[in-house]
Amino acid sequence: MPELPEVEVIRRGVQRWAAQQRISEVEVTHPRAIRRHLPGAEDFRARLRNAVITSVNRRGKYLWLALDTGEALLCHLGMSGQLLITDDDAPVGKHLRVRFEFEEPGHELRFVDQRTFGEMLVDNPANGGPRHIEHIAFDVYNSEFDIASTTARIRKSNRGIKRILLDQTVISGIGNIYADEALWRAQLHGEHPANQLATGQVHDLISHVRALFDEAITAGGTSFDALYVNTNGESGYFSRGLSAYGRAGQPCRRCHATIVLERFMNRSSHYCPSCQPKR
DNA sequence: ATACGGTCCTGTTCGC
DNA sequence: TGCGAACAGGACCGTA
Repeated sequence: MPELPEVEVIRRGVQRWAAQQRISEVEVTHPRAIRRHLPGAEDFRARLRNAVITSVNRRGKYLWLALDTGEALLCHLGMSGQLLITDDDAPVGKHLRVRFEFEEPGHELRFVDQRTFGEMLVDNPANGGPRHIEHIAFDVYNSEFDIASTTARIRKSNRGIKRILLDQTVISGIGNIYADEALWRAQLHGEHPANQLATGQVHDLISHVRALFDEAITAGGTSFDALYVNTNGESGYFSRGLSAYGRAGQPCRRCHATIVLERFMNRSSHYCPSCQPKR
């Protein structure tokens, strides 16, 4: 699933291949893909046709293509979304949701999404970001991100620390995979109440998040120059580097105890019961 | 205000 | 062999 590193790799790819392109045509092939663009598909198309993509930006897991019209095309990939740059005559797959043709012939941008949790909408960028994501917190790469205030906020809550890592209004970009990995590196159990963690422990945890992201972006970054910006996140640039996620039943790389899988928050949590004890 | 479980989706895997 | 159930989980929403 695309989390921050996968989205960042896609951002770089789209920036590389679509920036400065003028959109000549837009075709919405599945209405659910723009369900939160309330004025509908015709309005969506009208706002994008003839617009020039000026830059490609990201906060957390959200991408937006800034346009010379002053508006922005906001995109969230959900579980299975992909942004593809393809030859404009490449065969259309079953899960194509939106396609964007460019004035310059040769290539086009496609939004492909099997499970349709992803979505796009045209929004007005206010204060450097679309209004629809004003509630999304900064991620560790945003220049506005402040580790001290984020740590303080985290330590005010009595919720489990994993819940907070996944709360995009506290710190953005972290999904289930990197949450489990960061907790493993920090040797913390996901249900540990955040207000019972020391400042240093929360700092350490955020540092691990940042390091994980750095490593995953580096691993995925090798594909920037490929024509096809193709990532579903699941193929995992980083799957070889995982220490907890998906390793249930296998030995902990640190202490050799067996990694445990538990259902938590309606999803899977992987942890080492020996070096990430519940208490 | 915060907290949290339910809901949306469909291709793949699993179990009977 | 076939078919239904379970599973994957990010964001949002209603309720407490």
